[in-house]
Amino acid sequence: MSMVIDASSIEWRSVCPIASGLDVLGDKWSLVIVRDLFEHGTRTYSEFGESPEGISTNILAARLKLLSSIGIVEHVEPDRASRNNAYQLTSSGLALRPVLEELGKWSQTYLKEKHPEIVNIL
Amino acid sequence: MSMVIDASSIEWRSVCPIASGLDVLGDKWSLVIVRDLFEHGTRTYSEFGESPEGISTNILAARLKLLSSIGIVEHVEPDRASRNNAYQLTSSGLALRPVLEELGKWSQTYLKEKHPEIVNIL
DNA sequence: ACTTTAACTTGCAAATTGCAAGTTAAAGCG
DNA sequence: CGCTTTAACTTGCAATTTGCAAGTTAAAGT
Repeated sequence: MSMVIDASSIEWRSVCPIASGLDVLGDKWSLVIVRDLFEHGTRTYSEFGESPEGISTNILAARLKLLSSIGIVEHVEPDRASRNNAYQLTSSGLALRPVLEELGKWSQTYLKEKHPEIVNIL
Repeated sequence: MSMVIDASSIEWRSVCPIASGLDVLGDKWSLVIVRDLFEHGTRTYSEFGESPEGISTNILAARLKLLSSIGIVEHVEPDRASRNNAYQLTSSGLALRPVLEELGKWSQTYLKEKHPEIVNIL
């Protein structure tokens, strides 16, 4: 029933920065959302659903709330007309680029054997 | 009942290296285990429980099986005497260092406000 | 032989995930 | 203006996964 949807409900497991990063981003979807925003700049709610991983809408809503509350993404006002209220990365979110790059590089090198279809990007 | 404990049961969500990395490591515990191995070199099963995050033994066993099956950690034989059969990182696990470093740096910079007790390491 | 203990396993309640379907309000259209 | 469409969420609920606590097993110590 309860679910972590904002910064104040995060239970920090320790003072370790790695564990703390995982307290926020340690799940299968948060960094996929961040990746989509790196790839497209901005994305509306329903555009996130177009990515091949197929995030479900309830998970998407919950993650966007958490990521917003932490200050990794922000909701940009539809600059008049169109209800397409998009999301984009904040400076904090943009600073995750090296994390994604290193994770991507590692996967390309060490996961190719288990998952040959994996492609190279970024 | 079923749980992902080996490489063959991973469902790869896409061909994206970031999503694929998260298919393996996208949870709150796997990289904490990897961090412990970076910090200590080798670790026995029960030593993992000494870390401040307090992983429970069933999760630890499941993650060690998955990480072993993917080839990120390996079980080192107790070199005669003592049942202390330790775990250590393989070359694939050692290659995760940049990922941990970048995640740690990001957390130290961008999480300190939400979680002031966070410390600097590595 | 008896006790200790590291390394797991098992049971089960609680929390999270994943579909599918429902709701709401603004935008487009005749 | 009234009707239809649709983006953005929310809700319900079954299926998994997580998190304690306790139990098991076999080798090491005494």
